Amino acid sequence: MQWFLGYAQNGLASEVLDLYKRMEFEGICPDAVTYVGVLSSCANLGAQTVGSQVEHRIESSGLSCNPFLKNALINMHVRCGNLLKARGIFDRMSEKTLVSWTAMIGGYGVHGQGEVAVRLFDEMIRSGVTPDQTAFVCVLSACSHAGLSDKGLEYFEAMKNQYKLHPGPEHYSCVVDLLGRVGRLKEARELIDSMPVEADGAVWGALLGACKIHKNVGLAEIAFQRVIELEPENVGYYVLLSNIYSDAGNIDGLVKVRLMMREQKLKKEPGHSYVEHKGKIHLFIAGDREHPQTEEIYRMLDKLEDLMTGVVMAQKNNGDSEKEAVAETGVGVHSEKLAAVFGLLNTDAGTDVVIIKNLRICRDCHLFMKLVSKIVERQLVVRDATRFHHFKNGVCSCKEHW
DNA sequence: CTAGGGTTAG
Repeated sequence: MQWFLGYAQNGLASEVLDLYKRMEFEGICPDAVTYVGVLSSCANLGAQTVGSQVEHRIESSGLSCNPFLKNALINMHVRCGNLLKARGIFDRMSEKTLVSWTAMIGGYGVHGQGEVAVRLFDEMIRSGVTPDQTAFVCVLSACSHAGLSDKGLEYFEAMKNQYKLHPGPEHYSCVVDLLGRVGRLKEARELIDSMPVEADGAVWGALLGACKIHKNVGLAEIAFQRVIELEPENVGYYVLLSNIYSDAGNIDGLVKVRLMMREQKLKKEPGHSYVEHKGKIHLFIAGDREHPQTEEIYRMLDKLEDLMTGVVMAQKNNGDSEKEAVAETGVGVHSEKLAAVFGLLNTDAGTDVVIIKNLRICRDCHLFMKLVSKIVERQLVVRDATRFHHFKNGVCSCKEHW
C-alpha cells in the first residue's frame, strides 16, 4: 500500500490510478492515506472524473472530516479547474490550516484571479495564520499572472522584513516574472544582480520570457547565456531565444540557435496537451493536421485568434448573476489553444457564459459547440498519459513549438 | 502493532 505514496510523491500519477483501479477491482478498501495519494495523482493529471468518483467514495466511507483529505480535495478541484467546488470545501472547513489557505490562494493565482488570491492572502493573515515560503510563492505568482506588480513587490518586502523569511530562487523567479511581464526589464535585471542567493535557471528563464514579450533581443542574449550555463539541456530556452530572433526578423540569430541545438543533439518534442472531457482524455499535438476538417478547424482558430490577447483564463463568480469564464490565450495557433478553449467549456463549475475579450458567447453558441464537436469527433484517447499540461494562466506550461 | 499524508514558480 505504501506504493501509493511512493508513486504519487514521485510524480508517477498514472501508475497510482492504475493501482487504485486494481484495488477497486479486488475489493480492497482504501484508507485515508491511500485516498490522499490518489487525489494528489488526480490533481497532477487533471483527472476530474476519477477525482469526483473518489470524492464520492470518501463521502460514503465517512472519511470526509479528515483535514488532510479536505486539503487534497481542494487541490484536486483546483487543478482540475473547478475553483467553485474547491472554494465550497474550503469555506466549510472549520479548521483551515496554512496548507488549506495556500492551496486555495494558489488556485486563484493559477486561474488568473490575482485579486481574489490577494484578498484571500490578506484574510489568511488577519485570521492569524502565518505564511511560509510556499504561501509566498503562491501569492507572488498570483500577482505576476494578474499584473499586480506593485502589490507583489509589497509582499516580497513583507516576506523579508516582516516575516523574516529568506527568499529562495523560486521567489526571485516569481518577482523577475512579475517585473518582466509588465515591461520593467531593467528592474528585473537589477534584482537578479542584487540577489543574495545564487540565481537558478528559472530566474534567468523568467527574464528571457519577459524579453520575448517585450521584444528585447539584447537582454535576451544575456539571459540566454546565463540560463544555458545552468540548464544546458533545457530545449525550451533555445526555442524561446530562436522565437525572439524570429520575431525580430534576425535570421542569423535564428540559424545560430538552431545550429547550437543540432550540435548539442537537442530535439524539441512537439508541443502537446490533453484535456479530459466527459470521462475521455483528448490529445492535441501541435501542428497536427490529420483531421479531415483541419482547414475548417484552423479557420475557426484564426477567428478566435483575432479575438484573443494576453494570457488569462479565469472564472468569475458574480454571486447571483451568471457565472462567467474568461478566455484569453497567447500567441500562435497551436494545439494548446484548442485545449484551452476545450478545457474552458469543460469546466463543470456551472459556467454559463464564455467571454473572449469583449465578445460574449453563450455556452451553447454554435461557434463554440461546432469547434468542440469537431474536436470530439476525433475521439482521440491517450494511453500514455504521463503528465497533464496545466493551463496556467490559460496557456499550457510547455514551451512554444517550432 | 499502526504511521503515513495535504500546499510550491518557470
